[in-house]
Amino acid sequence: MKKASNFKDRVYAIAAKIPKGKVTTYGKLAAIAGVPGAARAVGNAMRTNKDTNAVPCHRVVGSTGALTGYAYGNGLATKRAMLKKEGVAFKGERVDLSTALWEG
DNA sequence: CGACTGACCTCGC
DNA sequence: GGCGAGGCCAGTC
Repeated sequence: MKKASNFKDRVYAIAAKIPKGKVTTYGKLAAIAGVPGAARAVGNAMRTNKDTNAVPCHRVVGSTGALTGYAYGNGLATKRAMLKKEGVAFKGERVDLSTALWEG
């Protein structure tokens, strides 16, 4: 392990810490990882992620709570289904950050 | 090492 | 709140 840069490893660790029924944004995740503004890098780390079981990348959404992408299952459809199943509040096609936002 | 890509964010209208 | 353009960061080829 420890092959990936500290940043990526950090992102995975944080993503794995997200409690069930909660979600966070790429920007927040990047900030918590120690690199505010690296939201795109976070998305990259998630996309390259292969351990969905250990890294619930589906718990990471956009700043507005909109599901941006998912590399597994049926994409956003699966992502949304998983979040709903975990008890995340939804606003139509977007997550209700007012109640399901995890700030760490 | 150089350039392109990507699951974003912020600013302005 | 939605649409369009610019910019930042890390990873991969």
